[in-house]
Amino acid sequence: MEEQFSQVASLIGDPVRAKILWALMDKRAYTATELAVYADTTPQNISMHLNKLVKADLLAVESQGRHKYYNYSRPEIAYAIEALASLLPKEEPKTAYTADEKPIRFCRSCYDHLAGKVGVTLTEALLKQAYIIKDADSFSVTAEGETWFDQFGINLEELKKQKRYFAKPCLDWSERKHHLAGALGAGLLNRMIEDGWVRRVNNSRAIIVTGKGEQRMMEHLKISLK
Amino acid sequence: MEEQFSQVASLIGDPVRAKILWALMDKRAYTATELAVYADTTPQNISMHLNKLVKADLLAVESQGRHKYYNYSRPEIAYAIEALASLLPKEEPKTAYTADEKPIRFCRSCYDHLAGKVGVTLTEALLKQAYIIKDADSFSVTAEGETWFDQFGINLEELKKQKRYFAKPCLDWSERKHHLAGALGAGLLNRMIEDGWVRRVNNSRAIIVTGKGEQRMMEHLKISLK
DNA sequence: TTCACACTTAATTCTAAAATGAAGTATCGA
DNA sequence: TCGATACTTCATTTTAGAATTAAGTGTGAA
Repeated sequence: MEEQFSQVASLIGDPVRAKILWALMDKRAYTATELAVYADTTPQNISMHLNKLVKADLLAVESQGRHKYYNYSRPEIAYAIEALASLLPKEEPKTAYTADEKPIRFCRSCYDHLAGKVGVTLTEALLKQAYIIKDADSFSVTAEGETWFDQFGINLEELKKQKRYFAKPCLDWSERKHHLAGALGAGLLNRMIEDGWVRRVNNSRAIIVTGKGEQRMMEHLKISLK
Repeated sequence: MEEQFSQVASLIGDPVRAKILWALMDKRAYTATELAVYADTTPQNISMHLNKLVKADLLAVESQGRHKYYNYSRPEIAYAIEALASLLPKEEPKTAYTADEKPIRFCRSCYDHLAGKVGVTLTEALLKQAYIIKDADSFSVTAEGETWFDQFGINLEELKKQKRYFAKPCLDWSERKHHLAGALGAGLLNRMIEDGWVRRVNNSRAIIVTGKGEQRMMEHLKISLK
C-alpha cells in the first residue's frame, strides 16, 4: 500500500512530470510537443514521461492524426494536484489566477463541423440544456434534444443513415476541449450556415458568427459569446 | 511555482519519506527510531529524511528528553496525503481501516502528572467542556474552568505560585497525543489520588482507575473509558 | 510517392540524491 | 559519574532513473 503510494507520489515529483501536470491544471489538453516546449526538454524525453503518466493512469491520451493530446484521466487527479499545491509555502498571489482567459480564439471549422471557441461553447450549451449527453465515447441525443434538433430543421434519422459516426466527441486544437463532431456536428454547421447564423470567410476554414447568429444562440441555447 | 510544486511532490515521493508520511496518517506522533524500524532503514537515514521533511514544513518535531516526536505540521498535509492516496489503483479495501483501536494502554503517570490513555482522555474532556483551552504553547483555564477546578478542590492560585509551568501540553509516549502537564496536571493527579479516583499500583508508575473514579469522570466530564 | 512532421523505442550515459560507515552530542537511569 | 540510548553530522559510496544519442513508425500535405 505505501509502496503504491510512494510510486504515485514520486511519479508526480519528477520536475518534468510536475510541469506537465501543472500545465494541465487549466483543464485543456496539450500535445506532446507543446508539453516538451513548456517543460523545456526533448520530444524523446517528454514521450518517456508521458508514457509513465499514462501507464499509471494519471493521464489519458487522445490521438488526433499525428498529434496526441494529453489530459488528466480522471477528476481526482486535479484534486490531488491542487491539494499538493496548497502545501506550497504561499507567496503573494500576485497576478496568479487572474486573466486565464485568452483573447477569444477564432471560430474555425474542423473538417466539416464547428470547432473553435464557438464549437466548444455550443457543445457545452447543448450538454447543459440536456439536448445531448456524453457517454464513454460518444454523444447521444435525448428526447428533448430530438425535439430541439427537429425544430431547428435537422433530420436526425437522415443523419443517422450516413456512413460515419453520428455524434462523436472531437478534441478541438485551440480550445483543447471536446466539441461535437460526426454527422450531427456537420449537420448542425450546415444548418447554421443555411440559416445565416454563421458565415465562411472567403473560402477559408475560418467561420464568423453573424449578428443574427449571436442573437439566436442566446435565444435557443442561452449562449453568450461575450 | 512549478519548481516548488515539484519539490514538494518529490519530497513526498521518496519511498522512505512516503512511509513516514503514511505512518503518521493515524494522527499520532512517532519517534525517529520507531519510524526507522517502520520504514526499515537506519537511524542516520531516517534522521536525514525527517530533517528534509521538517525543513519543508511538512512535519513538526517535538523534543521530549532524548526522544523526538514527529507529526504533521499542519492539517493540509493530511489532506494532501489522502488526496494522493485516492489516486491509487484501488484494490479490495480488505481489512484496511478496520480496527485502528489497539487494546487499551495502561494508565501511567508521567513524572507527576497523569498520562496514558486516561490522561489524554481527561485532557480532551477538559478541552471539550471548555474548562481549559489550548493556545500556541500552553493551556489556560477558562472562567468556567476556574469554578470547576475550585469545586474539585484544586486551588489554582496556589498552583500558579509554583516555580514551574502552570499548564503545559505534554506529549504522551503511548497515546502520542497531548495531555495536561505542569503544575495543574500534577495538582489534578494529586487530587484524584486523594479523592480515590485513581490509585498507584505498588509504588510503580502505573496507575489504575477505581470504580468510583470511573463513575465520577462520567459525572463530571462525561468521560467513558470504554 | 515523397517529404516533413509528430511521436516512439532502445541502448547508453550521466547525475542527483539515497544509503552507508564512522564519528560525534545530549539525555536518562543506575 | 558512567554507560546505554536516541539522535545527529559528515565524508564516501551506491544506485535508480532521467537525459541523450540514434535509430525507428505512422500521418498529412504537396
